[in-house]
Amino acid sequence: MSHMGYGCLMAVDRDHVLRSAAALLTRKSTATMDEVAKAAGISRATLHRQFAGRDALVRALEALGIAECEAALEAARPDDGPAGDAVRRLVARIEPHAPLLAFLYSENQLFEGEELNEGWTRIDERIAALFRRGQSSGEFRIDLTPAWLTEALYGLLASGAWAVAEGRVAPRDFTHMVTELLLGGVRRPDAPAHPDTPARRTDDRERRADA
Amino acid sequence: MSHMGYGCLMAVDRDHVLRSAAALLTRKSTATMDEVAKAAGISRATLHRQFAGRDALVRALEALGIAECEAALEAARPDDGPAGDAVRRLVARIEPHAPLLAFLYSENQLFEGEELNEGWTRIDERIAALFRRGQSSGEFRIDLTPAWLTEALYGLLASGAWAVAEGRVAPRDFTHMVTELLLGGVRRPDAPAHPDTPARRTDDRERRADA
DNA sequence: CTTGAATGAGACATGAATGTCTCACATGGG
DNA sequence: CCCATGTGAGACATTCATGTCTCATTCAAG
Repeated sequence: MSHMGYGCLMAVDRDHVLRSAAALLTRKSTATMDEVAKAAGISRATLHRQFAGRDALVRALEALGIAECEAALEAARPDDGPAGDAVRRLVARIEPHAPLLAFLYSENQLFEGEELNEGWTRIDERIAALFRRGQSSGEFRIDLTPAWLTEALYGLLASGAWAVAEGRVAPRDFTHMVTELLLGGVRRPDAPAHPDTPARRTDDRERRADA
Repeated sequence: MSHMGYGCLMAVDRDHVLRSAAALLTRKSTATMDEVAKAAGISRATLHRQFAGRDALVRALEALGIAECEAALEAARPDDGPAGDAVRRLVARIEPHAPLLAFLYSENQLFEGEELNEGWTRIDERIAALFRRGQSSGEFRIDLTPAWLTEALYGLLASGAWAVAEGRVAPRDFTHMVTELLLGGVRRPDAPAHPDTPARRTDDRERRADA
C-alpha cells in the first residue's frame, strides 16, 4: 500500500506539472493539453488524471497565482514604513511571478460571466489598502483612486512581463521600470516648465539604454 | 451593373460590420463568427463573404486599430509643444479606441510566431520618439527607456479600458487616470500640499533600494 | 517472485467552431 | 416585366481540442 506514495510523490509531481504549465501557457496561452503534458514530461493521460480537464488546470494555476501573490504580499509587509517602499518591495516580490500573473490577467477576461475567485478580491483589497494608506499619509496623491492604482499595477506588471519576454526590456530592469514609472511617473520631478526654453544640461549620469 | 453598389454600399456595410465586431470582441474576445454576425445584424454567410474567415476579420480589425492609432497620433501633434502635453493629447485621442486596442493587444500575443504587422512598429516608433523627445528636452526622466514607456502606455490604456468596462473607473475619468499616472506617477510631487500643484523642488534622488 | 499501482501510448467518441455549399427570396435596374 | 445581384437560412463536411477508455509496461513494496 502506498502509505506515503500518494501524499508525497503526487504532490511533488503536481507542483512540477503546475510550474511547467505556467511556464508554457505564459508564452502560448492557447497551448493544447497535449503540449502542456509534453512540456511537463508526462503523458496526456497522466495530466488528465491530475487535472480533470483544461478548466481545472487553469483553476489550479489561478490558485497558484493567488497563493504566490499572497505570499509576496505577506513578505512585502505592506503596512510597514513608507508606502512607496512597500510598493517597491511588493513589486520586487511579485516580479518572478509576473508572467503567470499576466497569463491569468488575460485569462480572467474570459471568465466574463462566471464568478471571480474571491482570492483576487482579497488581494485587490490589500493592494488598494496599501495605496489608500499612502494617500492617507500624504505620500501619494489622492486624485487617483486606489482601485485604479491597483488595476494599473496589474497592467504594468503584465506589460513589463510582456516587454521582457519580447526582449524589449532587460529582465534585471523589470522591477526598476515598473516601480519607478508607477511611483514617480515619466515626468521629471524638477522638469523645466517650458522645454522650449534653453534646455537644461542633459544629465547623463544615469544609464542611457535607448538606441 | 453595380456601378456604385459595390463601391459604396459594400464599404458602408463593411465598416459597420467592423465596428460591431470590434464592440463585441472587445467584451467577449472568444465570440463565435455566428455571434459576430448576429451582433452586426447580418447572417453568417454574408459575414463570411466580406471577411474570409475569422483570421481575416481579426486582421481587418487590426488594420482598423492601426488606422485609428495613426489618426490619433496625427491629431495629437506629437512634435508640438511640451512632450507632456503631447502625451495628454495622444491619450485623449486614443481613449475612444482603447477597448479595441486592448483586444488587439491581447490578441497579438497569439501571433507568437507570425510576423507582426509593420503598422504597429511604425506606431511604436512614433510614440517612442515622443518619449525620446521629452527626454531630450529634459522634461522626462531618462532612466526609463522609450521602448518601455511605449509598452507601459499600451498597458495602461488596456488596464484603463478594462477598469472602465468592469465599472471600477468612471468613463469620464479614463484620460485623467491614465495620463496623470503615466506622467506624474502615484507619488506626491511635494510634501502634504495640493496634489495638483506643479512640482518645484522635490529633488530626492530616488535611488533608495529595497530594504 | 508476485502483486498492485501508476504510467505511457493510443484508440475512440464527442462537441464546437469553422468553412463551403446550395437554394429560395427580395430588391433594384434595364 | 425580366434578370442580376446580394442576402438569409440552413445543410453539410472538416478540423481540432477535448474527454474517456483500454491495455501493456514499469516499478516498488511485500
